[in-house]
Amino acid sequence: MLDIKLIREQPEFVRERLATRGAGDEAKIDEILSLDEQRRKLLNEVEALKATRNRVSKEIGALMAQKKPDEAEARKAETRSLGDQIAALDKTIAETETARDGLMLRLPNLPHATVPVGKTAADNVEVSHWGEKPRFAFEPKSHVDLCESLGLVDFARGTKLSGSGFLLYTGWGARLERGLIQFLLDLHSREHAYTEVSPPYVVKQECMIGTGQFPKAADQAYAVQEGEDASTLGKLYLVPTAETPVANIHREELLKPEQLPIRYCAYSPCFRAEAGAAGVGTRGMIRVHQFDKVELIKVVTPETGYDELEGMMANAEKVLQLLGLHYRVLLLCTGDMGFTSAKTYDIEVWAPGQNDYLEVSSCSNCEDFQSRRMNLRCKPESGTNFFPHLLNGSGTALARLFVALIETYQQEDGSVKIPPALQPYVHSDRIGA
RNA sequence: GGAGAGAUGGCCGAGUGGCUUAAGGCGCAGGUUUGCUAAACCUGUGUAGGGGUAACUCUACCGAGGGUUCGAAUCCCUCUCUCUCCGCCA
Repeated sequence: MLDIKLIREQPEFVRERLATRGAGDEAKIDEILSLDEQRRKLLNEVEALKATRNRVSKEIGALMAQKKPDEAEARKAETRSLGDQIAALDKTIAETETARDGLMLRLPNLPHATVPVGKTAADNVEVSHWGEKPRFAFEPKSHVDLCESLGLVDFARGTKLSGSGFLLYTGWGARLERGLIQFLLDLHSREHAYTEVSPPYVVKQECMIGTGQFPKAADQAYAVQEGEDASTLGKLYLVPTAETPVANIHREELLKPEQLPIRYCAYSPCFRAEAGAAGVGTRGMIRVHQFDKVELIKVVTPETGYDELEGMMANAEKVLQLLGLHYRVLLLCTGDMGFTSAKTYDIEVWAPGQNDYLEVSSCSNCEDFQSRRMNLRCKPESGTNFFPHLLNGSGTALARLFVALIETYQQEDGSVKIPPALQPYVHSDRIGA
């Protein structure tokens, strides 16, 4: 959520920054300002009435203490109607505030000044790359064929169990998936100094609001219902990413500066309804309703936010370097960035069987956008409280990493080599043949 | 699921309708005293939102939401969460 004071004091700046996203959000600013002004006007009125009521009530108390009940009764009669006026105004103010905040919650974050202005993914800027596309003496197969021939994923039975977009990993495939999760958690917790946490996989609605999935993208979430009790629907949601539970860990807390920076890493499955994406590249493992991911989260001071983002990128890139996978790094343009982010880098890994790059990581600084939504604050040694910066990054998403890995390391005989860094986790240097 | 006890500032903790402008303590900041440290003493110290160039001032907040009242931390109703015990359960 943006700071209402910023919108109030620099509406032109906010409009200009929102416009760079190309989604038309800047059109809502006038309505927000109008509601905000109305709210403040009413607030002035009701507070004056309340001040009067407080003063008179105190006088009545004094009269009672002086044993002057007649005078007290007279004052009571005078102020009897005040309560109704106050109640009516309070109600209008609450409605105005709800309307204002409803609009505010749907406004995306302002892009950082260093983010390139653009409309689509085509306008993203490649800032670096690592390694090279592997060369094959044969025609590389798709991961779908490799999974079937090696028995790594049973696509048909996954669909039988849960519908399309759900995967049943089997045999070496299941072991490889588990090994990758453990490899990633070990790397980030032991080498990169993130505190490992294991969060719940369902969260309350307010957590979804806190990290920005709700209210705007509510149709992308899976809602949970307890048994047949429909009244429980809408309270808990399957996590779309570990970012949601982990970034909310300190929601509504007042942190001490010496607690920062906080760095967490966490594994979770990620559940995404992918509404509106049916039939788009759904074959195989590239776009599914449930996938595994190891997520990185940081809570830091605003001064260090962007240095921490670069550090997080280095941590995520290290994954692909250790696995020997070619990748490129993109700085997302204003039009392609997520709702909550002020600046985002994507890491795309090369998948030879797809002849394309696949997004396996997205690292963002959301600045104070999320901490405002969850009322996460920090109390400095002196001065007023501030909202810390919240960063999140995939370290990394698994299904696509799995794809890139087996497509990159496939051999002519149909087997798949396991890179050395992963061998202790898979307990083998090769799958198949 | 059943029974009982609770929820008060950064923390602990008093407070059963109006001298509460939330006592007192801890912590924190400044000051006095002092060879240094410590201690003692004094002063200050919540959050959010309005108004004001400013000093300052007003309003709200005692788990959440309603209600009674001129006035609610305090009385009434509903809900949430925590703790203890019992039952069920991986």
